Amino acid sequence: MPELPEVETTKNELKLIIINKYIDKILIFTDSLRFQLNKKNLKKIEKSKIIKVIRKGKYILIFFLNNYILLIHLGMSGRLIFKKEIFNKTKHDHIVLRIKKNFNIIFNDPRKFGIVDVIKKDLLLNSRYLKKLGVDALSKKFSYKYFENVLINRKTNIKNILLNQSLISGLGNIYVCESLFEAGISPFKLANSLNKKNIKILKNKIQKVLKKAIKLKGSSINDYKTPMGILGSFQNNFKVYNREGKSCKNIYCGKKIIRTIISGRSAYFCKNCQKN
DNA sequence: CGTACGACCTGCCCGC
DNA sequence: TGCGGGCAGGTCGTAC
Repeated sequence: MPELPEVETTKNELKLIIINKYIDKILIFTDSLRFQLNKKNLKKIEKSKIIKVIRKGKYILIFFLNNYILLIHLGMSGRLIFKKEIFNKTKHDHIVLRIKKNFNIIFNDPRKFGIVDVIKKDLLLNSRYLKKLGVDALSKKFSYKYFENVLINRKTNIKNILLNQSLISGLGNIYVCESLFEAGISPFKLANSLNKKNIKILKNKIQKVLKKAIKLKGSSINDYKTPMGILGSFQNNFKVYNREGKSCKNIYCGKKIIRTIISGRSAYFCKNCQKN
């Protein structure tokens, strides 16, 4: 599920529920996610007050009063789920954050590509996770100038650049495809060949697509739901993603959407509308 | 340093 | 009904 809009939605619901509360206990059912869980570290946040919840790229950061931070990445299939009882544990529930007896936050992740870790506040920006993370796609720091500097001198295709979290963080395959379509730019176009106008349009479209997706609580594919159990609906607005062989939604076009592979991942686009 | 690619893991869908 | 192959919203480690 989780690109910037889904992570933002998850973070927002989380914030609503847990700010100023305490995690009474952490229960671990699986300790090998993307990285081996550090149980000793995780224990450090038990019984400390939660004072802040933010998102950086695709990471959720939960700040505690004792200067530790719980960092969560949802990987490819991770979700947070609010649950009253945990005796009805379902498959792939790996970690339980117990707030109260009748209120738990579950980290569920079938593919186990997610990350859950606790980091000391002073070490956060230097951690393996955030050290090389690029500017967030919705932050003010993602300026025209910054974008131009990222693109200049790079001869890889623009799709790979946008997927590279160490340059700009938050975008994934869905929103890259959708943004490139909105901007009329081919996913194959080389980064250093975008002109000023291309760069401006692409930056605007990226942010516009992300904001609209957040408004709709993300995209629900394969049953993805927010922690409160709500379905996102941006998938109803897909213009290219997952639409291979269907006709382009631009009026007066109607050509078929193409799916091809770029660096091992699907790229969906309209040959007619993405000529730039 | 930048880039390319296999690896990690589970589930689902399709064709035979 | 069963099995093999390909695919999936991500990113890391290794090799060049």
